[in-house]
Amino acid sequence: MPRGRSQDSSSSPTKSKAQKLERRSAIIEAAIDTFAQRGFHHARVSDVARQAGIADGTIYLYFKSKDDLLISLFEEKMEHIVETFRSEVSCYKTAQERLKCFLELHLKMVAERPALAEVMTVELRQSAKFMREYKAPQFGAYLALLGDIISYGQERGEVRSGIDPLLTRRIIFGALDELSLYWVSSKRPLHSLERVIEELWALCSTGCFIQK
Amino acid sequence: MPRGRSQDSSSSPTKSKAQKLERRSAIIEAAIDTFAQRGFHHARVSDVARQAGIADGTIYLYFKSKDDLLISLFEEKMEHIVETFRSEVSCYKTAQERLKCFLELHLKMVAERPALAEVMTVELRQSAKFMREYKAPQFGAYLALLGDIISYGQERGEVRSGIDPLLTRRIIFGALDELSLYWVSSKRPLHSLERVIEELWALCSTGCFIQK
DNA sequence: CACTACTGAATGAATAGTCATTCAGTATAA
DNA sequence: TTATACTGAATGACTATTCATTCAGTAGTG
Repeated sequence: MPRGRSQDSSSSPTKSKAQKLERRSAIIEAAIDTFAQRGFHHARVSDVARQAGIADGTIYLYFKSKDDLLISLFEEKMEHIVETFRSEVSCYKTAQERLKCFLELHLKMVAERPALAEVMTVELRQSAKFMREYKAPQFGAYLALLGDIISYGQERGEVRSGIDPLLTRRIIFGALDELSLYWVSSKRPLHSLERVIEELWALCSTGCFIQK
Repeated sequence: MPRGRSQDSSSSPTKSKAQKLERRSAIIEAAIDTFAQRGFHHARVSDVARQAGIADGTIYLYFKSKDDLLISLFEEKMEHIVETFRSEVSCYKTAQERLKCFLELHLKMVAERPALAEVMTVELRQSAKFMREYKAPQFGAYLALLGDIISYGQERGEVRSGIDPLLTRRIIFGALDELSLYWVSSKRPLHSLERVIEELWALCSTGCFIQK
């Protein structure tokens, strides 16, 4: 009969669940850096392993394949992003504030975690076919969140009723995504983050053209 | 000293320049279909060859490498697109008409040549790092054309002067690109092409929100 | 405590499969 | 016959994945 185990709730004798999760995370973080630097296809599994400070084979104890690593990375990070954004956005009352909040969160995340942004925008977009097969439920949730803001605005009478939330959420996402790519790609951005947000916000709220 | 050659300005005795260009084109068209279907990385050179009805090695008589084929494909198609768009757009006087024309041309091209659109949006975006090294001058020309429409609108007093053409061209391109991806990806699109154009045009001209 | 048996996480050399690319040979035209 | 275009089997480089082995740490025993 085993004595009381230190502070570990699992029955695993050698490695706690927390330690395992930590290592799993370490691999994901290493993958983000490596994929961002060399691109998914050019990055070797052994590069990720070296970056994580572990052996090649160890990655396969945590992920089924290199593809599975990419997908897990995307889904898990995206899930976290969706949760955060949803709760932040809901602090505001008006749809205008909510949309502005969303744009800011997206672009600030890009500025703060450029490697993650690079993987999520470039490397994954690249594999759109690949993602299509795996459905990318969290990407769907992200789009849905954006669409909900628009529908909410329509309910409140803030947003023109003629607008189709399904199309408009794509338009806004596309704009955000391209701005992110632009921001991440340029070594020394010509525009401040605030300026970028301002510009996109201006387009969303009033369009380009001077009203007659 | 060669006898008077039929209609061929080159000195090639066996194959006319026109025939060579035709075969080169055939390879590019085959590559578009193949890359669109399987994705650039998963497409084998031998797939492209089979699709073109030629032997694997023949491709290397026309292109340095598989990468070179992708880049040539992109640059040549894009060059043609830029020329066409530039001349079409310049038929209109106002910036509003010009912008609307541009949006229509882009989305109609996507609808007419989905495989080409797929390769240009998905497969190339994927290789953003790859393209960054190769500069993609024709992509720059495409963006410039869009930016020129905006600047032109500012000169004419149609477009708000506070707008930055460099940012706004990215925003609009991102929206177009995402809508293209959406259109190309959905087997049976929920929205008509006209509806998509209408929606993007509405956002560009007046934004989402009801003016107070 | 001291000893043995056991566990399973981690390793990394070896395997296995995939393709881009080459090139020796064939066909064709002049 | 010579130059050119083409062919497609063979090559060779690359790398994801596997798996026999190691070993640090835990449990059981007296």
